Amino acid sequence: MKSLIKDIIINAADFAFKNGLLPSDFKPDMDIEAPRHANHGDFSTNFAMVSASVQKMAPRKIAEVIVSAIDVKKIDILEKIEIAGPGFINFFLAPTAWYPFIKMIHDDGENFGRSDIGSNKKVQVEFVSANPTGPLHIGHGRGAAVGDAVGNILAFSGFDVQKEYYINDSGRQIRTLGLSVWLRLSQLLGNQIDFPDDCYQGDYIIDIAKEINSKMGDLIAQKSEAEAVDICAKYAADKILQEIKDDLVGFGVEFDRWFSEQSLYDSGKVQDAINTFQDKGVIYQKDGALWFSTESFGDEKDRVVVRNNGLTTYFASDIAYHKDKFDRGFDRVIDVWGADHHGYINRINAAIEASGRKKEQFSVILVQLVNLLRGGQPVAMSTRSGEFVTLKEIVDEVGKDAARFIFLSRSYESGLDFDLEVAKQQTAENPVYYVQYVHARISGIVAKASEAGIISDQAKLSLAAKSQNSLELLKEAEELNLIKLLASFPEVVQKSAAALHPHFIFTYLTSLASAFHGYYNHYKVITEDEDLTISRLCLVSSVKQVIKNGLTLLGVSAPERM
RNA sequence: GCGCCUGUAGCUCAGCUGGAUAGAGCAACGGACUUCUAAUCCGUAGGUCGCACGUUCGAGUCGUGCCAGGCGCGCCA
Repeated sequence: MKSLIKDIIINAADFAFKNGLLPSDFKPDMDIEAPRHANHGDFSTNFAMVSASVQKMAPRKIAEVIVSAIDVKKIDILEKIEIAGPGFINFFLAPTAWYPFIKMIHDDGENFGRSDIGSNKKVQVEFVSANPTGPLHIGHGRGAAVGDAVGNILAFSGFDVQKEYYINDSGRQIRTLGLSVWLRLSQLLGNQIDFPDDCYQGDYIIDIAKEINSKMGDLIAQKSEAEAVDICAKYAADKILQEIKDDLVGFGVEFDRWFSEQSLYDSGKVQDAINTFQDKGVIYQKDGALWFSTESFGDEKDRVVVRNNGLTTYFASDIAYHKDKFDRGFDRVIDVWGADHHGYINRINAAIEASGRKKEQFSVILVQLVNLLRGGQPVAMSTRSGEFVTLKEIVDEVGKDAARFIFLSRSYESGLDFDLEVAKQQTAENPVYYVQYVHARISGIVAKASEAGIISDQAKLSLAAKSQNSLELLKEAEELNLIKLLASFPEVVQKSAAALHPHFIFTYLTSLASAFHGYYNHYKVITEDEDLTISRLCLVSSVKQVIKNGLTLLGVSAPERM
């Protein structure tokens, strides 16, 4: 639609130039947008203002010339054109311009909104990637919802998307996990122990120790401490990782690949990356350690990759991991991190540039922290003491759909208050029901129409939409407004993909839901007039489809009944 | 001290690459169910967009400097 408007403007400008009404045939980089206020038309352009300096004419004068060069009567999608404000040219479209979208939605179905702006480029979205040392909490939940939705939106926009989880199954935290479990096991067997502060404090460690004791207590007893700790570490990490996987499935998140940090060491890729960077001269030796000169790539200071005790830092495997991502053929790599990790962006950027990739190929989505509340009061959360509400508990209490929708309701650049009581409420305060209710309501209407024999099934409805015979009966302002909103969905998806902002979809869905609920309360879909009934059924079933498409991108279900 | 994020209605937040009269929900007040689901709708009220300069036809949006809050600045992960 916008490109049609643009063609009209360009043609008018050409015409005006050829007839000597404009001194220059220069075409500025104009905007064509849907104005905020309906009385500013369906589309508006700033052509006249941005041309003013080149044309050396007043903006309103230019606008007059352009408008005079457009024959509204000859263009059937146009109703009228107005000049307003400092020189905006406002286009008012005829209702007939909008009806084809109903047909398009019925034709495209679940693919309405899909685009190919991604040109099938390979994109990897890595998210959650929590250490397998404890259960997922609410912060991981927000990251999971964001990463999953971003992946869905990019895939819907024509990118070839892979969702990946990076398992930190190597290094100190895993040894600490093993030690924590082993100490608890030892405690179970009646030994006096000193449980260190830097060990994992949660009760789940004791549960795992109990499980190991009953399953293989005898075996462990025969091992040396070092071996026993190793066994505990392996057992606990496997067990916790499995629970993480289960919890994510329960949250509706499925990964295409689970990537092990340890595998980078086993395959020699960490050492390869270090060697490569040494050859390039970006890794050097100092004070018995190996340093990566990240400062020359814009970081605050250089960073250690191999400590003077010979052990690599986590940064060494991160370098290898990100190098490997691109070696696997991804054009673009997106990491979803908690905001508390923002200090690492520069050094990963350095690693990416040193690997010969462009900075633009890598983006980090920083997800701000979540405050968990219950009835307005903060819920005490401390990983250190092991006292925290897990993601599973939240999903069990409020449901997957409510949790995901709330996580995606705000920009991830803002902190989020997540109130368990609000998330459980089935009121307008809880936006998920507000939107899902649209889908359920329309399902009810279509079912009733079907029972009444007005329209027997979805297929016939699609047929009616395609014929467009009676769609012109949809002439109420609310109906045209709904169609315009539906027509804008593809653009919303594309903007969401370009900005990597899933909450655009949320905002869109709530405004579409609001428009529908208002319409529903004013007009009956099923009336005595069969033609009108059929055209309204076409309209509301389009709304239903778009609501479902949007919810699907966010990983939220669209129920037939509530 | 340095870096990142945030600051918009009483509260929680939208505001897309700079556009016209800054929006929504909640809370408050007044209305609408013998009706396709009231998990809904309609109406009223609510603002120096943290502050100050600057960029330009035009700034909530961009730049600089302050102020306030959150987070981060390890040969930890």
